[in-house]
Amino acid sequence: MPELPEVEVTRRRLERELAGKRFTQIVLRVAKLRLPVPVALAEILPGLTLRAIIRRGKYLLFDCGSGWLLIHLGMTGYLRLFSRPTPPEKHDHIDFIFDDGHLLRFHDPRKFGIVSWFAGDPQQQPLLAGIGPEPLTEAFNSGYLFDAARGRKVAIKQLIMNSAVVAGVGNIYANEALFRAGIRPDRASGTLTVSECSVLATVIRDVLEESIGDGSTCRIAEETVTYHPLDLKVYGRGGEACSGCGKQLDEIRLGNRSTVFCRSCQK
DNA sequence: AGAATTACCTGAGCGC
DNA sequence: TGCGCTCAGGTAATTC
Repeated sequence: MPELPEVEVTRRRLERELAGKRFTQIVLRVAKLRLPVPVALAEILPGLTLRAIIRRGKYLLFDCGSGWLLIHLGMTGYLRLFSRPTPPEKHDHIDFIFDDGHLLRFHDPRKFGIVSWFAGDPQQQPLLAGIGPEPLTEAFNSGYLFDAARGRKVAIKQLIMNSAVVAGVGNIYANEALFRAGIRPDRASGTLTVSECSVLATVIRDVLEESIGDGSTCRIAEETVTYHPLDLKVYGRGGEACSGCGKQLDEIRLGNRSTVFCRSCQK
């Protein structure tokens, strides 16, 4: 599943390959995603030049000058880039074709993704307006996290997965960050000390940055394959031995999400 | 307001 | 072999 690091790697790669190129044709095979894909895309985009791509949480925003192409990969979505026409396969829902022949293809078996269009200020968009600070910026720091947690009874893992609190922290990285911080995921947010919030804000940034890395690959170009650059210590390892103390890792459900932690190492 | 729950969707894995 | 079941989970919408 694409988490923030994969979305960021995708953004960098696509911007490097496609910035300055002009859309020539849109092929919309399946428009029924989590939100309906605007059919008008096929008339709006051709002729427009892609200026840049920015990321907000896990949303990709393609700056097309007169408006923005918004893409979210959901659970199972990915973008692939081809240098020449390539026959579509199952779940290849949308093609964006550029003036140099490049083909950007949106693929999403589970259809949890979003492909949309809007004009105007991204901050005013309903999907984006309520998103909290970016975890890789200074705005997300110990003081901010402590204030957001103060008085809240919700589990700290659910708090950091709340996009209104901090953008783009998904289940995998929430599990990993809490393990690294030594904090139990089911702790009531309001019980965290300033010092714990400081550690947590730092390790959230660390796990995301490590995963973005230098050479992380992603499923974008024809020959590359998705993988998870971060060495996961707890996610998907319920019942296995803790890498820190050797005791068995616990697995619980928190907000209907798989949650793995070490009772001994996390307090 | 905050917290909890539901909906969206398909492939993988499993028991029988 | 294949049927039916459960699970995976980001996020918006809905309910409590």
